[in-house]
Amino acid sequence: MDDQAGTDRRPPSRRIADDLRTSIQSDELAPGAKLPSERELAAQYGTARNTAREAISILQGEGLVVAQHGRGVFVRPRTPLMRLGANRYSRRLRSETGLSPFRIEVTKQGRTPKTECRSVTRDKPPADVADRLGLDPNTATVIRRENWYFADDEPVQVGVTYIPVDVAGDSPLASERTLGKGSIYARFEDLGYRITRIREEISARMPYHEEFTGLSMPPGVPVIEVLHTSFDDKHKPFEVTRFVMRGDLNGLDYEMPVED
Amino acid sequence: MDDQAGTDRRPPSRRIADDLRTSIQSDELAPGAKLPSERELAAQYGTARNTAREAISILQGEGLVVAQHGRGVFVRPRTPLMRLGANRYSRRLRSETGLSPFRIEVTKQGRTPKTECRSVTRDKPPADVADRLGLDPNTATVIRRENWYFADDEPVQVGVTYIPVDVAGDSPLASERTLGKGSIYARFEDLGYRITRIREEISARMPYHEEFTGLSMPPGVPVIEVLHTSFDDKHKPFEVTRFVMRGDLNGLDYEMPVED
DNA sequence: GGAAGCAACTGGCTTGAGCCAGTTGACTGG
DNA sequence: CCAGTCAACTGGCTCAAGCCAGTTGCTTCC
Repeated sequence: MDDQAGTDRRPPSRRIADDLRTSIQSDELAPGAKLPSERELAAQYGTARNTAREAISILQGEGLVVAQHGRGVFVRPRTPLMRLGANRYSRRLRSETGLSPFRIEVTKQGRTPKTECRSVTRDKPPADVADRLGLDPNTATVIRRENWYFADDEPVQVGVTYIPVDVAGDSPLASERTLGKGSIYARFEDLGYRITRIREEISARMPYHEEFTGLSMPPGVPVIEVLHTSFDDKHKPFEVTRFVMRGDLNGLDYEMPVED
Repeated sequence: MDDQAGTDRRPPSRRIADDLRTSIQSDELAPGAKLPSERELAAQYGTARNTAREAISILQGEGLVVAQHGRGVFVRPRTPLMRLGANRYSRRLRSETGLSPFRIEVTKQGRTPKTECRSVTRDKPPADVADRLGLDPNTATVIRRENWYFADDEPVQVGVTYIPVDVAGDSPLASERTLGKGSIYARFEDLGYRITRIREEISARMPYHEEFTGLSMPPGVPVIEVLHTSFDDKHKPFEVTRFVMRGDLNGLDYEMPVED
């Protein structure tokens, strides 16, 4: 029925990958479905097992399938994305629900949210962070707070917050791991910094090796990196956070006015 | 000097990959530098060529290196990102410069911008688009405009715009490939739709196979997908555009007020 | 001087073999 | 009934060999 191999200029591994991709995209192989085993594919196409394996690794790189040692290769199920927006910083939302938008989003999906502050240290700021805070990257010191976000004990994002020492002073922000009711932005308000504008710089890339293991990421899944800056009512930047989120679980959702 | 292979529980391919990754991250192998050839690596580590090859393919999947047939494997040079923000839609910017933010960004990088409208058709809207426009996905018809954006003749992003037929009417938007001065948003204003708010839903993923070839993407590079909705002064959505951008060349940059 | 040819390099892809390590379910013995 | 065992499956990883196809620079010949 199909082209004979002689007519086909694609290498066999590509051909197998293309066939499987087509099956996946036509829902013939639905999300969660099990692919034929490497040995089956090899026999089916009359190739060596390594060639079938290569085909699967192509699809893995495209994020279409995940392999499970001893079990098989499966079409990657598409989980709904968590949609985080600027309302993350809304005071009203914070006080009304008492919950952070992250917790709301996770519970909405029927999963259990958890956040954990891993460390609070004093450090030199990275160059890009120093720039956003208007600090000298060589001499300045900042408070560095590392936060991890989980859904059902699975890590889904990390946020590292940098606060100039003269902003944090000796408030809880400078040393306490737990910040109490209303979380971090309530503590900033205690200090007189009320968030009125934000800037978010977004990029996408493959995870660094540490992120790959730390966020236990499936292969073929990128991360979204958000460099967030908070401004107070005098347009002074008082905090920068770098979020790194699993791209298969998170998305962003902004609604905003268009300046004339 | 290093651990002997006996002490090391990592498979050889991982070990090679880890070593190379370390060299890259320490700038010992700077961006653009050439890695040792597969055959060299194999000899150096006393493994088969396939094993060295596997190591390189790991780094390729992480987006750290790119292979060039016949030339070698190179550390991927990190090009500066184009930063697109909400000012894309600013009227003032549009009229002052007469240039789209895309053109400004590209020329700022010393490259030559080009945009091209590939097609203007009438179609059924995709489900998510229909939802954003408040249309019935089964019965509605929309104008579909497909735009490609280039820098130095290299494609860097695609935008597919969907316009309800009753918005476009028989204006140029419904049929003309070239829209004249001030581009698409000027034409919407001609029809009485003035953009006052936007919503942007952002996600990151590996490119589909067509995107991979169409955008001539390097391996190990994700795309950023932006589903953009424009609202007029009556809060009616009058246009949705799905942007797909190369993640290694593009980023987003939003600054916005925080709603109370 | 210039073009053609060629050798020596590069990665791309495949073969078929082998061993290791998780997973699963059926079969066994208490 | 339960627990343990074990065989048969899965993918993970490697080897050694081979051929193909781009790239580069040198050499040769006109």
